[in-house]
Amino acid sequence: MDYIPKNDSFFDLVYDLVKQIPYGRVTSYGAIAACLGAKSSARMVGWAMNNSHHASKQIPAHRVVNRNGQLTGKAHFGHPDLMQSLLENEGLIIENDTIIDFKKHFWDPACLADQ
DNA sequence: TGATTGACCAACT
DNA sequence: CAGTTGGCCAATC
Repeated sequence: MDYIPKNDSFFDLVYDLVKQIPYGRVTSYGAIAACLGAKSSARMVGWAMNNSHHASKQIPAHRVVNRNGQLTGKAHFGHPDLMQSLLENEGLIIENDTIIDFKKHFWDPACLADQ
């Protein structure tokens, strides 16, 4: 059964925000959650990512990692190493499932979804 | 309908 | 300093 995200759904806000992550940049679940407001939570962002595969839209979920810059969600990609490969392809350095210089490549959401 | 889980985070012990 | 717990909200069982 295909999941069709509603416009009012919190998921769609997450998708819209994640899609705005620039090339070669990454952000964290908590940052997205904090950006969307108190209605959101980091777990919901994770759930949204989990459902992002069902979404008809293309979500660069590989650019979303946890607060430590660790690729916690890599197992949910087609291949466990796919997420790392995608990030390395964008110029990032991954070591031990963790993004090196995560802070440098960190992209602070502009909270465009709320505006 | 109640209980459990989930790609997290922060506080507490 | 490492392990546990609570919280957030939605989806699944």
